[in-house]
Amino acid sequence: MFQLDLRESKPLYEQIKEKMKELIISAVLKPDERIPSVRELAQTLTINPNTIQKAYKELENEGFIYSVRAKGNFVAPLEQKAIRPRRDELRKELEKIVAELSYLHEPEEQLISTIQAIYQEKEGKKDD
Amino acid sequence: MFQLDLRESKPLYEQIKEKMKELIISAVLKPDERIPSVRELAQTLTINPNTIQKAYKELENEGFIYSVRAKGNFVAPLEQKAIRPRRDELRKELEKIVAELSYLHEPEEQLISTIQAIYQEKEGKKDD
DNA sequence: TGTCCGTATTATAAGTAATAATACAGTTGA
DNA sequence: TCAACTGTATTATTACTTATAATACGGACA
Repeated sequence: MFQLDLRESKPLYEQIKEKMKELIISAVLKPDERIPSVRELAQTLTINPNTIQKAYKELENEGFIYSVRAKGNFVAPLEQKAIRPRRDELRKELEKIVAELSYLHEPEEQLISTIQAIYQEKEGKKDD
Repeated sequence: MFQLDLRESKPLYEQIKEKMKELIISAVLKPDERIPSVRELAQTLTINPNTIQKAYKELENEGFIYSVRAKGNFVAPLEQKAIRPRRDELRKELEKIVAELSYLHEPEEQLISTIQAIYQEKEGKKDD
């Protein structure tokens, strides 16, 4: 499914969260699709189950997955997410990054075409 | 100069780094301008000098400031910065954020006009 | 020469991250 | 029915990070 970087300074559970988010956002994992169980993923990545549990719990709090007792964890459909606050958060982050990029003389056109490319790719995978 | 949020989970030295970066990026602090000394800022913010020192040291490593023994810390001119790797880093972050925003159905036009606004504001303060 | 600067070191306390070992309860299929 | 799988919870331990504290050294400069 993905690999972790043990040399990375970022906590393992954060890395797991990130990778899982990427798979959900990029629609590799579809809504209501089952993701690996806590124990299963722990074994695959050869890390402790509690670390997976922590990552999954936070992903659930953030609305990316939901868990069903004795069945597993599943990708949350978009409607279930608390979209508003997360979007506000992301906009702020975006503004910071763009401010720094402009400070570093990154051309404005470059950023715009990056955005257009990402949105265009999205067009190809409309299943949500 | 700025204030810290002690309730915030983010480490104090990270908060200091962020705020200082913002001031540099927004050109409130100009190249070669002196910033508060380690002890002075520590007193202002009523935190430990070592915490400021850590923040300043990292800012120096990232090329935002330079320090001169017995004189103080100063805003680094852009030329001194290792621009390339930092820009690559920022582009990657930007892509992640835009991907998530598009997943959350943020309109593409919204993002583009945000970028345009930031670059336009930059035009007003051309002193670098 | 006293005062302010950056820098360095060592110690301590509190919080976080990761592992480990268990335990409980619900689901499911053989 | 029950074994095997799920999520969930708890407690303990270790290592690392964060923040504070108390000093100390050496350069700059009025």
